[in-house]
Amino acid sequence: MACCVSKTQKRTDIALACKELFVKHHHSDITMSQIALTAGIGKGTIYEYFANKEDIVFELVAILMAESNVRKQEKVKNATSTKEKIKVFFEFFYDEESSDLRSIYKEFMSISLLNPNQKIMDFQTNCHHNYKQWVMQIMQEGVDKGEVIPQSLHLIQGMFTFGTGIFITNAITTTVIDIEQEVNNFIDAIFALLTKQN
Amino acid sequence: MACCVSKTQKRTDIALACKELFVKHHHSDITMSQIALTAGIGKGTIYEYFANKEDIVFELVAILMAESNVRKQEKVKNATSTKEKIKVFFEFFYDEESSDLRSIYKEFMSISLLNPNQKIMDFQTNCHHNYKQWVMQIMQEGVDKGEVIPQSLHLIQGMFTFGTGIFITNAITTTVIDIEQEVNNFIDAIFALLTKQN
Amino acid sequence: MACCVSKTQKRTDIALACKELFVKHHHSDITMSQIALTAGIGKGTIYEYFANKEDIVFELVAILMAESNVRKQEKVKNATSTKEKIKVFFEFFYDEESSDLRSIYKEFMSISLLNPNQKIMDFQTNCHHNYKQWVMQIMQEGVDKGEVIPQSLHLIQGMFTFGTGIFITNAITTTVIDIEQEVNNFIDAIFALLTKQN
Amino acid sequence: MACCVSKTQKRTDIALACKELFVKHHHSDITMSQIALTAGIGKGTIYEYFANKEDIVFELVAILMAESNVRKQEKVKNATSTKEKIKVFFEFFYDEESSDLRSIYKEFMSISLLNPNQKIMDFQTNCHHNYKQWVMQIMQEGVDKGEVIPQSLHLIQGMFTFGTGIFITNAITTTVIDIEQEVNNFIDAIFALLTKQN
DNA sequence: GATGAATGAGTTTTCATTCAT
DNA sequence: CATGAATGAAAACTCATTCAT
Repeated sequence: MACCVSKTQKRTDIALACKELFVKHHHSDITMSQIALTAGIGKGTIYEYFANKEDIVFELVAILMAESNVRKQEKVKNATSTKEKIKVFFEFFYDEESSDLRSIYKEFMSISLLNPNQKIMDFQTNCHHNYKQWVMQIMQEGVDKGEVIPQSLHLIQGMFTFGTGIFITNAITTTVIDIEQEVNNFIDAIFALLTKQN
Repeated sequence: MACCVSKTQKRTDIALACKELFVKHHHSDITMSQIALTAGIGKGTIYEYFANKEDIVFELVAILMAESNVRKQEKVKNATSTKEKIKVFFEFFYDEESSDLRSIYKEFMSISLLNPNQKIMDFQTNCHHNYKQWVMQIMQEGVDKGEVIPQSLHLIQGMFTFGTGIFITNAITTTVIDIEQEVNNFIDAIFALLTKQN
Repeated sequence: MACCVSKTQKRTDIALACKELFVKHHHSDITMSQIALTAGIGKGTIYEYFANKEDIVFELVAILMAESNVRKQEKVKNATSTKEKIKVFFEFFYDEESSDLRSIYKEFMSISLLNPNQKIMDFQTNCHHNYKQWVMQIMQEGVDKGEVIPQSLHLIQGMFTFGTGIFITNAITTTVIDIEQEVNNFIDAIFALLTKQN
Repeated sequence: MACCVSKTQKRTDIALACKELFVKHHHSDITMSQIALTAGIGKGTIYEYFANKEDIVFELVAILMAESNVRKQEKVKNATSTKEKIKVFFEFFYDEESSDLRSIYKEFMSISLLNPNQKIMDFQTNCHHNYKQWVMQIMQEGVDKGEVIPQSLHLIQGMFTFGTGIFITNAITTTVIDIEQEVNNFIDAIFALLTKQN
């Protein structure tokens, strides 16, 4: 609140300034000089806000994910059925809006596999956990409303695992997958089982 | 020293000599010098058989996968029920025997994400395809024997996707997953649905 | 250490620091490490100012040639007759003062033949052109003063070609040539023809 | 005369087999492997006949020059006037027939400048000497026949120097020179002076 | 004599990171 | 706080040459 912007804000600003760069290129092909140039700051300044290059990708994923979550939250609120709500959730894997996030998350996955450190693994763990909680809550509401059967809750982990699988398969395979189709089929199939028949 | 072994054999020999190295360390932390030393050959010799470091990981994955497949084939043959056969298949994700392959496949995934080139993507695509065909055949036999319902065939892709997901999640997350448990639950659940009830 | 000197100045400084090195050794026998050591800078710093080793030779030739030209200009001004002026010009091929430039220009020739690129060829072309223009002007003044006949102007290209020839022949031949003698004879012979007889 | 071909013959064969290679590429861009492949022999065999890569260029120049000399000799014999004979001599610098030799001689010059060793310098010295002797003899005959004045003999060295100069200038400069024109003008000019006027 | 697999010294070059200003 | 010039560690990769067969 002093003269200008907070350290956190600047971190965000720098990261966002490089978004395009990381969307378009592999992080291993991007140099700190390019980043400095793109962000319009000195090379040394980057290190005031980030520990290293990977840290920028990290921040970028965090920012875009938070943004995405806000949008998701809104959509979930507007969705009527539990199935619709869940579907909103899996849109990440194919919708245009999440395209940048997907690209950068792919880089983040690469970094995570390449040199998994505590900070990164904790973040990933946390992410998974939060999303799971969120979907859990949605499901619980569905159960409460009698829309889906209670056993649904046990399937949530599996659904995420499935999502991760399809994401990776798509990234490293030439197989052309219509992810939207695939995901929707999957969810429809699941819900066919989860919905109380009477 | 050598005169009679084929180029292919030597490639295999070198790759296998470095297996431990790649199991224990990330490929980015391994230098060509280390590899040469470990394999007991000159640095230049490596380049007679491999295009680059990544190519060694590639070969290693191919070799270990082939070995693994031989074992799998045997086990599948000995398994009695279709479910047992399928389970053999998913043992990759947790059994001690596949531990090295898992480690190296993780490196391979990292390489695949980091710098996906045609050769790698084709290999991955091929792998997926072959395994799918294999499981498909097993399922078909189960269908023919009346053990499982015909719809089972549609679930195979999903099962692989699930496998990939659990593999990656385990790699980049601190969440302690009892993969064996998880996988078996999943398969049991699936087969509960797939088995003809009467 | 440095903050105020321009990029151009630093480039000059580094190049000059390595002058002795390039005078005494063939460029192919000089490593970037030696250069860094000699110039008292880090290996990486070299690449901030030069594209590669050849680029340093290039710069060195340019610097020494410019220096040499300044001296030439002075001498030409002080020379009385057109013949004297022209002789000043050809001193490059033998005088002690130009010894270093000759050595380095020899390296530059070697580089030019080894891997002729546009930048180098353009520089060489430019050099030739400028010197020609210069001598042309001197001759013109001689013509204007009635010292030499107008046809003299047509011989200039030939004189340069001759100079280049003698330079190279001397470089790659064991024949001991008294270049000073040879050049002076040549010029005397030429001027005997060019001078108006009456 | 034993089983097959002599060592000298094989040396010639290998060198000629690579002619195209050295005409089309700079010697620094050609590997011993390529040479072995092109010549259809083993890499080790090359070293039975040549000390190193440069030695092959050396041999090639020697062979092509000898071939060229045979053709020259014939042409000189058929030429009527001394001027015609001399011109035959300078055809090297521009005629299509000598194109390959020119390319390879350029490489040889590059090698000569890059790392002048005794063998190479001796060869160059010898070449120059022989050609000079040859032209000397032609001139002497012209003098004897009263075709040219005796002073002509003093100009021969200069003519060669001029030739070398034009060759190099053409190699390292972008200036488009019509060498044939240039050379013929030069010789015509010289002979205008050398021919007895009466 | 012919071979070509094996070699490893040696060099260029990159780029994340530091730190004096 | 910001900078960007300076750094130098580090690594990949090449290729002429050797030598056992």
